[in-house]
Order: sequence, then structure tokens, then C-alpha cells
Amino acid sequence: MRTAPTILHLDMDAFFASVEQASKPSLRGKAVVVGGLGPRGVVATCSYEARVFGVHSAMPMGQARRLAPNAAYLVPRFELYRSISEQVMRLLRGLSPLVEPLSLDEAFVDLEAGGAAWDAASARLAGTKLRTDIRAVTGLTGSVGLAASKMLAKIASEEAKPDGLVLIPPGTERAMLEPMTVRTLPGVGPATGDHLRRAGITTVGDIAEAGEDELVRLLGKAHGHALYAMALALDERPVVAERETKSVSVEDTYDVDIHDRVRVGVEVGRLADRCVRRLRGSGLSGRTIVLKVRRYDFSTLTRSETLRGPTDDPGVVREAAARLLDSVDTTGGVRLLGVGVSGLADYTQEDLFAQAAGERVDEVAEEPDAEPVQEDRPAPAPERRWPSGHDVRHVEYGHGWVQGSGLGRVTVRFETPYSETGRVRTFPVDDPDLTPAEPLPLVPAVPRRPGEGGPTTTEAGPAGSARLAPG
DNA sequence: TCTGGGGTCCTTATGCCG
DNA sequence: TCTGCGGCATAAGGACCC
Repeated sequence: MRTAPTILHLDMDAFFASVEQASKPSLRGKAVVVGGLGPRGVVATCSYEARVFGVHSAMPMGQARRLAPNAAYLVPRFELYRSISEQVMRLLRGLSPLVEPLSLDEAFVDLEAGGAAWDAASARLAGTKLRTDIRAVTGLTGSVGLAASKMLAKIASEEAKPDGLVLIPPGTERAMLEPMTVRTLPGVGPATGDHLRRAGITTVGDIAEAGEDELVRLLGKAHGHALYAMALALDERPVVAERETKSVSVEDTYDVDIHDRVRVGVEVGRLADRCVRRLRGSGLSGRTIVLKVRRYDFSTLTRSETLRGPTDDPGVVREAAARLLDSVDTTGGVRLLGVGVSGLADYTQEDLFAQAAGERVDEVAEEPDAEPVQEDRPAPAPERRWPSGHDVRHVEYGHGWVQGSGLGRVTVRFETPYSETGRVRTFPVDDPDLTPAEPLPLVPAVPRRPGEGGPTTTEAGPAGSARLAPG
């Protein structure tokens, strides 16, 4: 293991919710919950103000609404989050070529490999500057952990949250870990946590004390060895920049359980097409087709079939998925269906056949981002055109966002990331003066020169960096 | 109004091959 | 030829992560 704390873990604070607050001045300092708004939605992220009420990610939306009835509830805008994530990742790549993104809002950076740091002092400096730069470029805050291994860097950033920086000095790792709960360690979730607790193991120190053999006996080979090593702060996993995709899948949870066997078949066909579109979009093909079914009682089963060679032919995937569905009992209803492809390759068997025979594979049905059909509805729901939280533009009032819609009306708040809290106005859903709009950058794209007019600077500007403590 | 969507990795069972 | 066994691929399920 390296001796200097030069692995950095960045974790953006309440990322989705913070983006929404940055783009909507009226939500700053307020409880914001981002997630699926349907009857079976769950919380993706919520602001710290919402966490005070006990709301947390993965919680059913219904429960969140009971806990925080006055919070703002928004659907995720992944395109926007992705674009901001890209800005952040660019900053990270400025520190080192060895950047390992874990998700839109998290990444490891090997500072030593990039020459950005070689000891504790230089690492702290790099981390502090990174936080300043992130704030200047995106207007958002992120927490930074610095340590000699991935695991410890991640634990450090967790400790640093929100809006902080924690460095774990080499030599202090084991003493720090000892009193922490086993759930702190990566890979210990509810099931493993319970398992260990029943064996009388509740802290990381208990794991070290129990010994490797006991851990392997309790949890199996891979998990046991790995966990024991983690408990001793031994973690040699390198930061890897590019990881190959192993599988591609799509799934839908339906607002109401589907009982009609024919409709189940139709949905599986749709999912197969969507999956293939994603597959092709990445220039991939795969050999193993997986069907996933979650039944009315939440029991989940998968069925898979491996073909003779990789495919990206929608017809082939549809047929395989349909065959797999034949072996599944769906009486009682299904709440979720999914189709996936694994065993990926970047060529297809059909390519070779088609080349030889001069035949064409059939095209994916053109159904861009089709929503699952819920029920036969008489008219399209207004929510389809005006999703809560999305940006709009009004001919007279300018840029704003949808606060809510229903009963033929849509309520819009007119404000931008750089304005004061805006006014609310309501329109008919078919008002021709109102159109969907692209999100605005959270920080004005072109820095204004001194003396130039325009919107007043807000806390989202680089000025906020003055708040950063040196550590 | 109970429980998303996209992944990864591991374990266990089973059949085949040599 | 029979049997044991290691090794591999496949299938299903589960835990975990963000």
C-alpha cells in the first residue's frame, strides 16, 4: 500500500437536489426531494433540508411525502446532471489521467499518478483547490476524502460531508476504523450487517479480532477475505480509468400490476427493443439474453438464455425474451419487467453471416423513449407535456420552470439560476405562448468583465470559494 | 400509495469434457 | 472400460452500490 494519502475521493453533496436548488433560486434553503413521482416512485436524492425530516434516498415517495409534505418534489433531469457531471470530471482529469468515475456524482482520482500530489501537504492543497474550482465552474459543493487507499478515501469523504475535506494521515487508519460500525465498510449492506451482528460482530475492530478464518466461515471465501483485509485497512485496489461495460439492461416498474398475459408479452417486446437500441448505441452486441420479472408480491426471478454468438438484432432478442417469458408463471400479476443482454462483444455473429449471405438484419422499431403503456387513457395526461421541475419559456415572462400541472392548467415559476426568487403564474396547458426550454447553465457561461451589466452575482459564483477553509 | 433503474460481483448447482 | 476429479460454461439467485 502506498504511504502517502494521495488517493482522492470526490462526492458531490446531495447532487441532484443541489443542482435543482442552484437552478431554481426559490428552492434554495428549502427541502427538495428528487425522484419518481408515480405511485411507485422512490427518492433518488434529497437536500439536507429534507433529511432533517427523516427523508433519505431509496425511500418510497409516499413515505417521504408523509414526512415532508411541504417539500418540493421534482423528477430527475439526467441530461442536465450528466452535463454538470462532465464539467466536474473534466476538472478531475486536470489533476490526473487516472480518474475512475463511480457514478454521476462520485469519482476516485490517483493524485500521485498525475503528479498532482506526493505527500499529505500537497494532497490537501490539491483537494482544496479542486473544491474551489468545482464551486467556481458549477456553483456546487463537493466533499473530498484523501487517504492512502480507495476504501479510506471514500470513508474520509463520507466524514467530510457536507462541503468539507478530510485527510486520513497514514498510520492512523486502524485506530480510526476500530470503533466504526461494520456498515462503514464497502460491501457490508443490510444482509451482511445482520449476519455479522448475529455472530456478535458489530464494529470494524470486532472483525479484525474475529480473524480471517472466522470471517471466511461466516461470509464465504471472496467476501470473507476481502472484508478482513478492509478491517485491517489493507486495500490495494488501483484506480482504474476505463472499465468495460459487462451488461446492458432496461426495466420498467408499472404503476399498476399487469395481469393480462398478452400485455406482458407486448411489454417484454418493447423492453427488448429499448435494450437493443441502447446496446447498438454503444456499438455493442451480446450473447446472453436475460428476462427479469418482479411479481405482485415483490418476489423477483430471472431467466436467461445464451445464444451461439453475440447479437444486436432486435428480432433475435425479442424472440429470446419471449421464449424466456414462456417459462414464467405470471398469475397474480407482475409489477416489473426487464430485459438485459450480457456476455458483450463489439462485433456480432450476424455481421459475419450477413456479410457472407448479403442479407440485412431488421431494424429496431422506431419508438424513441416510449413510455410503458399504463392503461388505456382517453387523453394524454398533461404531466407528459409539463413534467414537474422542467424548464419552460414564455413569450412574455421569459424563462421559468414547471411547478405543477393538472386539471388543464400548468403553474410556472419565472426565475433563472442567476435571478432572485421569481413570481408564479398559471396558464392553460395548451397556451401557445408557453414552450419547453433547455436548462440554463448553473453559472453564467461567459464570465462577465468588471463594469459590465447583467444579472447580479449570486452565491453560485466563484465568490463562494472564499468560504473554503484551508483544512 | 411500500419498496426505481442501472449496474457489479459472488455463490451455488448442474452438466459436460477429458 | 470404469470411476474420480478438475476445470469450464451456464443458469439462477442474492447482496450491494449509487
